[in-house]
Amino acid sequence: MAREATKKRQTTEAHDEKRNEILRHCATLFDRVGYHKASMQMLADEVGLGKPTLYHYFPSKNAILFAMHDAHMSALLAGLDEEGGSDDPLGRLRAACIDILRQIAEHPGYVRAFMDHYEDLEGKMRDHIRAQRNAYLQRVRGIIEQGIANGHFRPCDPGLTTLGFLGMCNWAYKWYPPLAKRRPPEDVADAICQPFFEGLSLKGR
Amino acid sequence: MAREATKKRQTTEAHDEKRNEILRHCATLFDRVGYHKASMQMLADEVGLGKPTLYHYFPSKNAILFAMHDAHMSALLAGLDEEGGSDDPLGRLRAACIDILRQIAEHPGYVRAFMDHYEDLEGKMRDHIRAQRNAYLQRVRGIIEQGIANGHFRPCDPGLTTLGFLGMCNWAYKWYPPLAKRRPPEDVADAICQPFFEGLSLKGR
DNA sequence: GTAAGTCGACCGTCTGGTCGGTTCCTCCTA
DNA sequence: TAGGAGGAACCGACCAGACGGTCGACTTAC
Repeated sequence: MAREATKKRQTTEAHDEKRNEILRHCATLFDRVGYHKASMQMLADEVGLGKPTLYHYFPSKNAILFAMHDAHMSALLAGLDEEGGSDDPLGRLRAACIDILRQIAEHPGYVRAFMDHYEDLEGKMRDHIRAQRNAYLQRVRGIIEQGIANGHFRPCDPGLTTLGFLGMCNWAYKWYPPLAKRRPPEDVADAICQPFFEGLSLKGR
Repeated sequence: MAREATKKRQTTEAHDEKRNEILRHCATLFDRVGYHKASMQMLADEVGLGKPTLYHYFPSKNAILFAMHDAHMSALLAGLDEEGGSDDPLGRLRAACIDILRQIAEHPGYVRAFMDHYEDLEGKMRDHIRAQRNAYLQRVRGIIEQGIANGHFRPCDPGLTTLGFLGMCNWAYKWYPPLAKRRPPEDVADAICQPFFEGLSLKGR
């Protein structure tokens, strides 16, 4: 019984690992030619599998897209958790920005799919991602609200400020990848956020 | 001879006007269902024309996409020209942000096509837009550099700061359209840029 | 033995784009 | 001013090709 469960889990794990490997390959192709121009045949060739085998791991092209969205959002949400306890809102914002930048540097394909093809997600997959997106947005907004309440931040419209901040970070997917070898996420995060943080902060004034 | 030229121009103008009208319709469809999911037949139906007639005005689907890109970039570049003489860099940045936001409010379809489908542009069209993009980027960067040189702005990395600023503004295409009826561009621009400008500025410290 | 992994060949659909032809408008000429 | 030349606007019907996805069968590996 126990052995059976173990074995079952092992095979499932192997399966999941293979799925991730496939995902990585697909991401590079998406990144190279774009989601819509990448056909299932091209994807299969890229991974080194037959097309039906690819369908054995993912039920549809859209499911591949979804898996990338999910991986990206889960990583960001997990990053937020790590500093959950801190009461330094500026530090948490900085950490969030670094997380996004690192995600862009390490998985440019996932991120590009995430940014440009959310609308291509179908049905429940889209609902699921929307929920994650909203949760993320609300948590970042919470950090800013907390900062204002704390007296760390100057009063401002928390909703729009959140959107502005995330725009600044997310937009980096358009220009950061070719730079990523030379400049680490921390470095870039500090540079692009400097004026923003400076203006947001009430300390040292 | 003169009459001929006039007439020629008139028909060409009518032609251009029709093209713009078509573009507007296409933009609403792109905005509703996305560029790739909008077929030429759907586009033609939306405009109220037969498919071959649509091809009479635009040689390809890609050319429609290009026309939108071009319209958007030309509008932004023209906006930059308007305040070209000013030596108030903060005001010019604010104006640029307002321009972007207004463009999003008035032509959400163009902007979405521009943001998400630059990579779908083919050959020379892409080259043309890339050149416009770069010109725009350099000019915004120029404003920031001027501000630093002037002593209006605190020293910072002008390249990355430009990217951060434009990210903040451009990202608004993802959230601003449904808000645009309630909140005018000026209003929103001030709200999202407030911390950034505050931190960038050296005055009043 | 059986279940996961693998795939060559196949299919229905849909899409961008074309063809051949008609209608309509404008201007030129007699 | 009648008539006609010519080009712009317009479209129903069509096509070649590509694409997402499926079928049925073979091969491992436990």
